[in-house]
Amino acid sequence: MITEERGGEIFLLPEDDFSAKKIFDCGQCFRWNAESENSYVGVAMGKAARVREADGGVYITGTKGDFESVWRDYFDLNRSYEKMREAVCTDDYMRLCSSFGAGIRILRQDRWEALCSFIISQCNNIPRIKGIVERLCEAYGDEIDFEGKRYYSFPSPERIAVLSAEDLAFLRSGYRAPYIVGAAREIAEGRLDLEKVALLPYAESKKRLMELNGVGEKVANCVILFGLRTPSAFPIDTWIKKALRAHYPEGLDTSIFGENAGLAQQYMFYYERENEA
DNA sequence: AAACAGGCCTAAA
DNA sequence: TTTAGGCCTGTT
Repeated sequence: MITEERGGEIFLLPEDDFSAKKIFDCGQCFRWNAESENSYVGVAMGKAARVREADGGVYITGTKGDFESVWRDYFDLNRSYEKMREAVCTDDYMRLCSSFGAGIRILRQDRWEALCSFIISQCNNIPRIKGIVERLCEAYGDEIDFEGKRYYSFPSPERIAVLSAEDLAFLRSGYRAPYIVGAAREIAEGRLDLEKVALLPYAESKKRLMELNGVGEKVANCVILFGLRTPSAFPIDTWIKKALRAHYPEGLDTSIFGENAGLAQQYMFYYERENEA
């Protein structure tokens, strides 16, 4: 992605896929909120930023230096999503999903935040997930001042590990609370190192994640895709399950997408969810 | 009002 | 190995 500095902001030229709305709305993250038609504010990796579509491109505004140290990697700007999008057009249905989802990018998120967020996501809807995550951050995250407003980072596992499930009752996260505390303790007390898990082969990292209480196949795959930044993971949830039944009754071998399977999944998920009957 | 939300766990065959 | 039922909470 070609970038230039414009008056202290970073401007992304319209050279590769980038739709803020689709990126933040396709269900991969929970901490970006629209402030107007084409401007979003969010927090990730302990930093706040504004992403604004204007002048035919995208402005990314954060604290000085954050673009190179955080946002370039977070938005995966060094890979061509246009090329990957073309690569997953393996049939008519995938062509439909890809063209509808053009602009989606897979965010390279914080490992622990992804684990915790997708534990919360189980059997839950997006507005409620966002509410729970926001309350968690306000209560235990660090304050971040940005554009004259106060935001909060995602709290570290160490911060959560000293709490009990009852302490988290105010989150209204229900039966997921002990899962959150349990996962935080595994990390904070040194039994689980997500950096190391990220280096394992896919099957082993999935197995390791699924040893956590409250982490099954689907959550593990989301963590691997979004948090461990393994682009070949293909999480199967109820939406994807329905789409697979409808369009691939004989089954779909997701390895045909190779490293782009995760992106193919996001296109499929976004298409199905946005075009709900 | 009953069913359902981007599941997971446990028990039981 | 697969299946049923229960689970917190909020919304439709």
